[in-house]
Amino acid sequence: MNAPAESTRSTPQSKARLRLWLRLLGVTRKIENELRDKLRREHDTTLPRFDVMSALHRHPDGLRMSELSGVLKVSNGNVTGIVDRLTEEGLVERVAVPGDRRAMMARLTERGQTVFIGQAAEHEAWIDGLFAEMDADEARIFANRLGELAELLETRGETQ
Amino acid sequence: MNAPAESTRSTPQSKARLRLWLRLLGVTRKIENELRDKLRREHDTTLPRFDVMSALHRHPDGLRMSELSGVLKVSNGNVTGIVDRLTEEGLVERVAVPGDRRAMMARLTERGQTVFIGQAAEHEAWIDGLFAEMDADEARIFANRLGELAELLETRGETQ
DNA sequence: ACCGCATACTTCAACCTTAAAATATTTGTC
DNA sequence: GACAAATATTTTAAGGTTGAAGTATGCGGT
Repeated sequence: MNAPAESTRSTPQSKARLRLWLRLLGVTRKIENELRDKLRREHDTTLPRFDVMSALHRHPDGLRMSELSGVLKVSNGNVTGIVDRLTEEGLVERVAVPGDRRAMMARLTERGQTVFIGQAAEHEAWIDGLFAEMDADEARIFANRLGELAELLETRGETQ
Repeated sequence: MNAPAESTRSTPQSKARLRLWLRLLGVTRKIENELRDKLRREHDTTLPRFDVMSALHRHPDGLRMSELSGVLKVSNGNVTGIVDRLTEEGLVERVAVPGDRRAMMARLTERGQTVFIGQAAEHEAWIDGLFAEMDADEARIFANRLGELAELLETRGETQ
């Protein structure tokens, strides 16, 4: 508790970390932009729609709306809108949760599954291409290190 | 040219790279959310506003609107709106570019600089805290590797 | 059974974001 | 110099995103 005046002074260390953060952000945006572009042009869909369908595909029994927003790290109100649109298009359906009339499960329709599988295969190939310069071992090391970081951010977030 | 049927098959390699991408995305979102929250609560501003001011601070003579959107990796129309609002608040000003009446430079006002400096010091300290688990050397290695990746994505993007 | 608080979701206003169309200006070509 | 193509920016329509307010339901204590 009560951090000792958590210095706001700039040090070589904090500069190095800031630089890392800016790189992380830059690379992520660049890749997101490429994926967005490809999804729009080749599958007439958007990144948020794809993200929702992807999360639902990993959970065939469906996810509660709040679980969905938790997984995607976006707000509750946000997923409401995206699921609305996907529902209109017949790709996703809302299912009542027995025993809790407040809750709703979102899950892929049969058509949603078919559509998603087509998108997902290409998506994976695009990523594979974008990271081609990095061999699988290095990718694994990177991913593991980021995983540790993510876990730390997660637990720290809860405490705060 | 003409990649040999650029396979859409899923391999252990592509899985590893996909996993890396998802981690990258997850960590970036998590950090963005924390920063957004802190900027809102402690400086009554938003991440996009901060990003624009940050870019302008790194270029004291100002940036053309198109350079600004290029640096931030967002669309032209996007920065128009953000600069509009920052201008209304007296933090940024548009300056005509001598010799090209189509172009506009955006730059921080004196007040914008003062305000930004206050935000930036804390921002750097927040990042420092979020990446505390990672020592400076590791941060440098990570940043360099991401830099190589970014460069590759950049050059590849142009060709495509 | 009632009450108060918590939970799950939706709605809302404001802002962010994109892609495409529109506007204004420059540049190259004849 | 006129004109077509290119460039820099803004505008527009549609969708995405947030935080806060609103609605409905659940839950625990009395």
